[in-house]
Amino acid sequence: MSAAQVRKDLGYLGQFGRPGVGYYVPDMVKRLRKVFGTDKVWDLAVVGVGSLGRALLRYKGFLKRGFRPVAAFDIAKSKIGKRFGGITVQPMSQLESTIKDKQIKLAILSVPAAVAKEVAEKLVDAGIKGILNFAPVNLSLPEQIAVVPVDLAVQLEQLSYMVNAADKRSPNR
Amino acid sequence: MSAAQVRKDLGYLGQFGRPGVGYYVPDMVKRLRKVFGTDKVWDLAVVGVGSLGRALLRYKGFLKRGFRPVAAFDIAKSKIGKRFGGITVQPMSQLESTIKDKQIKLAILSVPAAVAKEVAEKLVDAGIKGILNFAPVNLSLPEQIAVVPVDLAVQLEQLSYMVNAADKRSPNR
DNA sequence: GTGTGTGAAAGTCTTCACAGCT
DNA sequence: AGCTGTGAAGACTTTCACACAC
Repeated sequence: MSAAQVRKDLGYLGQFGRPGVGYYVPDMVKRLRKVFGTDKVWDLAVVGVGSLGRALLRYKGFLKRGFRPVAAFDIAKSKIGKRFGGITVQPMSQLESTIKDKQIKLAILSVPAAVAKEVAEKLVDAGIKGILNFAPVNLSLPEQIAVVPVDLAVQLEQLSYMVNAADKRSPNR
Repeated sequence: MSAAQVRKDLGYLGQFGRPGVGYYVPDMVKRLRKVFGTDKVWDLAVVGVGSLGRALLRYKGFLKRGFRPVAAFDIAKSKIGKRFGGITVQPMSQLESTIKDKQIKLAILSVPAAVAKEVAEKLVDAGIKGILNFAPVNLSLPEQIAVVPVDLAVQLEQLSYMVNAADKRSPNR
């Protein structure tokens, strides 16, 4: 990134520095946090406690960035009541009431693709505003619901394309 | 995406359809697979068998997209020899020989941030060409090594920004 | 001197519109 | 009629260059 690029981008969000002086970083971080919405901690619901869901529940890095899993749901009786990363897995029947009670706005959807759409709709009914979608399907929810898809196969494809292209430029193996 | 957009993008990669007729999909898929480098199956090494590494080893969706974990490495003695998703965890000391023997080109790096750089350098020495990096650090490797970073906190920030922005437009809770 | 904010220029990407093919 | 490939126009982004502040 060029310096000019950074200045321009910041310019879209407001004025963050003082000409001739520079940026007062602590203040700037605070203001940018507000823009990103991470000036407050966001509570997360994790739906689907397969190995990926468990990994996310255990991941300690979220809190540092302003995100905190506070509830987990799964359909499997064998998982209900178990704790992962300090969160007790609840049955799907409690999804709506828990999300409403705790006023959870963001959910991580880590269920099998076959049931992702149906579960996503339940989340919307429960009042969820944004979904981080790990299932390889298009959810097509109401427009005001934010959905960010995460497809690791796509990232791997990007990698394989890059390696392929590099190899074509200089095939030195 | 508009139809024009798709035509333009395809145009950069070659000619895929016949004017007046359309696209012959099976052929097109084959040719695009070749462009992406997914006409062959890519073997993957998973380095760091924490909960995320285990989730990736178990994930069945990769094979459908042309990726196959074939080796796993970890530093913890308690994990070495255990099997996850059909792959036996090997000690780090075998990393170089296994990668060379099996001619593995792509690696998934799911180790703690503190050791990510050091492990990444070992991977490069072993002959890895591309790294899918889950550690929240900049690896700064030789230019010809492809690195794709995956930072879930970034995706969550995107989500929180979108929810925040939607909320500002119409604060109907 | 150092450093930000910002118009203007350059560059890139997307959309439009249509020629040419079946 | 229906569809792709592609130059031209339009929209958007990045880079440049400099006024202005300390």
